[in-house]
Amino acid sequence: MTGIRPYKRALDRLQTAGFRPTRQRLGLARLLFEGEHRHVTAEQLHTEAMGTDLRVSLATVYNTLNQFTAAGLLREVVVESGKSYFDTNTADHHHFFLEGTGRLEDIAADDIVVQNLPQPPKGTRVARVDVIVRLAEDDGEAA
Amino acid sequence: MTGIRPYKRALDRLQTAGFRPTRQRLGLARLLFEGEHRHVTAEQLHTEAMGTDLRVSLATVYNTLNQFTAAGLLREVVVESGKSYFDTNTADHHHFFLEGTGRLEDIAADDIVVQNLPQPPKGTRVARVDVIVRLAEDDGEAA
DNA sequence: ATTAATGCAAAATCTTTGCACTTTC
DNA sequence: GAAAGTGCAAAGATTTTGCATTAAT
Repeated sequence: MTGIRPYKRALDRLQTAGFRPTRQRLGLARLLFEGEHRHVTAEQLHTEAMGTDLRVSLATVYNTLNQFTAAGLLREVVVESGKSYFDTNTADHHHFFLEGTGRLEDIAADDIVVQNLPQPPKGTRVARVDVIVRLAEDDGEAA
Repeated sequence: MTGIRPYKRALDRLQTAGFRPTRQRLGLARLLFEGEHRHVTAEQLHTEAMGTDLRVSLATVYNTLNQFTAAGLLREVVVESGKSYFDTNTADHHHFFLEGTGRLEDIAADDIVVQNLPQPPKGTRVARVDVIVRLAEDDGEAA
């Protein structure tokens, strides 16, 4: 037995972060946090919400994603110029990005070794290191 | 003596890539390729062009940057969701990104060691590995 | 002359914002 | 019933596109 139901988990997260657990926020939090880690765009999450009982506007989805990100519940991943992806995995890790499909996949931090990072310019400190392994469809290279 | 004037260099680049050396393209190519390597947005380059004798529309700047990128003369660097940066350095290398100012700085490929890259998912191949070292203003940590 | 490139303005995307209405505490 | 949150539509920001005009071969 887990002892904590998913619903309770999502609720806790919201309250710990100091958010009022409104219907919309709770619904989005459940979609985001109840299953495996995931990468979503606002549009995707909105569509998904519409598919369930949850009625929420796209603007609220954007606002909520931004609030969650600011609160450290989500992390934004920038891989395409015109699009924002939000990652439910806020631990230190990296990404595969499949160009074309726009699919993102996690790479655990220990799976990549980044060494010899040069000193950051004076007056700055390293906030984060993002490694993006861009993938292409591997169609036909066998002779 | 260099033997090749900057103008000629930009012209050669265009022609080698199969572009008609129009006034606009040549002007933009000179702004991009005559000095040191640089990182520009379309907006920046357009503003800069206006500052010189070169009259060119923003749409043409976008088109030109995209054409140059497709031809391998430029490389797009994605670091902020809503903005496209173009890098005149097409060699394998990485970036410092100073959040806040939006400033990009190159890190030579040999200056970072990326090891243990996991196998890419079946049916894909690694097109490129981007390392982005995100920097923050280091205001006051000394006691 | 033919063909490609440019400029403009309009459209397309993605995201944020203002404000009246609704919900939570 | 205060204060915060939501929805909608409008506004912003960035980038692309359609089409008549202009320039390059």
